[in-house]
Amino acid sequence: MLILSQKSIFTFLINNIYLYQYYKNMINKSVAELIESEGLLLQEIHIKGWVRTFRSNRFIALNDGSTINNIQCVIDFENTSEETLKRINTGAAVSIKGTLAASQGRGQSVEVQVSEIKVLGDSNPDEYPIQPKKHSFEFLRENAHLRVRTNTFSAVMRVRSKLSFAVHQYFQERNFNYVNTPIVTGSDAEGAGEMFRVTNFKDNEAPLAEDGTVDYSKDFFGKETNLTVSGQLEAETYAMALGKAYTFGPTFRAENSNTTRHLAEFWMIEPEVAFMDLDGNMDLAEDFIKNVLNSILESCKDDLAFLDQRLTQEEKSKPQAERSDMSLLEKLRFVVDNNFKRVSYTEAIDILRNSKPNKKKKFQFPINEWGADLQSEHERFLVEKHFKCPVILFDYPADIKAFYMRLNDDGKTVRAMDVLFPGIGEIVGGAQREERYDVLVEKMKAMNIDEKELWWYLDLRKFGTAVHSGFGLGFERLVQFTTGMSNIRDVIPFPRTPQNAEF
RNA sequence: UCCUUCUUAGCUCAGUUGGUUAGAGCAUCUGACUGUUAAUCAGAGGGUCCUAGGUUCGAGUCCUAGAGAGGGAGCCA
Repeated sequence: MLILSQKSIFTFLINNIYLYQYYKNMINKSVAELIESEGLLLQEIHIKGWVRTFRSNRFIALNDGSTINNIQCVIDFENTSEETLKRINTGAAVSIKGTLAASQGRGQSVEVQVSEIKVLGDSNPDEYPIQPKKHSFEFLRENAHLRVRTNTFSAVMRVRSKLSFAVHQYFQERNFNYVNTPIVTGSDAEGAGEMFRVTNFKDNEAPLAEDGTVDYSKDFFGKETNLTVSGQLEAETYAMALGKAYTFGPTFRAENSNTTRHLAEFWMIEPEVAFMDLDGNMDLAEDFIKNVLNSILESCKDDLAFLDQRLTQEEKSKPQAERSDMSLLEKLRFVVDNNFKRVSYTEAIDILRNSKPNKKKKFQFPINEWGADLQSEHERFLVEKHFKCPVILFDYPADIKAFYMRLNDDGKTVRAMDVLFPGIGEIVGGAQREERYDVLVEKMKAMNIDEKELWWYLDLRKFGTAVHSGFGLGFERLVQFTTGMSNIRDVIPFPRTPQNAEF
């Protein structure tokens, strides 16, 4: 009995030493690493991923999310059970052991000769919505939890991730401080848009004040609170101590806007720099955009190549007149390699007033007088027809811009700037901030902004005020431009728009 | 919020002046084939034509209302 068990323990140990050696030598790598590594040819490997397609009962296109590319896994179907073969369906999670080999087929250089396949998670083909075929983006939006399994969305989301990193890297390398400004905010004075109310009152149980309005002094925070529409004002307080600061966080707008460029919840990047004027601000915005795009051109080559092809295909279905004359990659390189055109509002109005569409009354809103806000048709004309490159407009009329923008000596324009991009319009909005206490107070009075609400903002002008500037950049619009996606709902994992908060 | 277009099979879409039993490709299932590249070939199943009214002998098609979605505009990032 004792001898037997000793013997079995011995064989057990021996077997497991072999197994251990086997697995120790087996190479565990991602699909991205395998495709790149010719040196691993003929080595034993172990990979896990999801089946994209299964052809001829023999070829699995396997994807693990590490790259847009699939790795082909070749099955010896004559020696694989019927039951296993039937479970290799699109979307199934599988674990594969085998040998990396040079491919006999044309579509790929390496492939895996499968020695063992296990289906880890089945995917019923009758019910799985993602098929190996073209789906409309509308359909995929309704399946936002699964759409990232498609080539287009996985590419977009990998680019989004890399862009996010590039944003931090840009600022961190230049010694900006990352500031986390509040998401629940007590000031509604900024006027950047409609806000979402934050309250802890239960339905129909909000206490009323004597005048019949809701008494928010009894609410959780003791005052009316909302979700932030911008971290700028708070970021300014940090710039005025740390010198260079930036925010990168979620912002919320309760506007009922249904467009391809607006979300109710989106991510905004807002740098704010002390002792920097508007020229410095324009330099920063341009350098920042070029820099992050450049790093994406380096780090996301495969994904961009795919997105470039995708866009070219999509453009083919459009009428000739609406097609872009540059591919996605050409557009990105163009932005990186060329200077943005800087034009004052006044110059822009002159160009527009004398433009062909204005004279032929093609504009829906004709340009007549100085002082009118530019409509998107005008911005598009300047960027896409006249200059044919990114444009920075600056020195806008004071009346159409926010209270905190610095008044110029002419008394009628402010040191504001917008960066306009082809296709998506305004990607950056910024300004040199009004640093003079008296001028700021007067502006707030004129624009009906409660000084008491923003006492802390005014304090910055009372104690050690200085010239400072900053801008806001909609992260999703940057992702849109970088990936060539036309709808902003397709560049954020779970879009929040009017009438839609699924997932 | 306004303008506009759309809603037909699981998906993408055809469907004639209003006229028999509403079609195709892909997907699924069955079979054949097996070095394929969104494999191929043969066959089968699959429909509340968005909803509710109305006109008509007869409505997927015309009218009214509603719902949902796309695109454009406004607001903006």
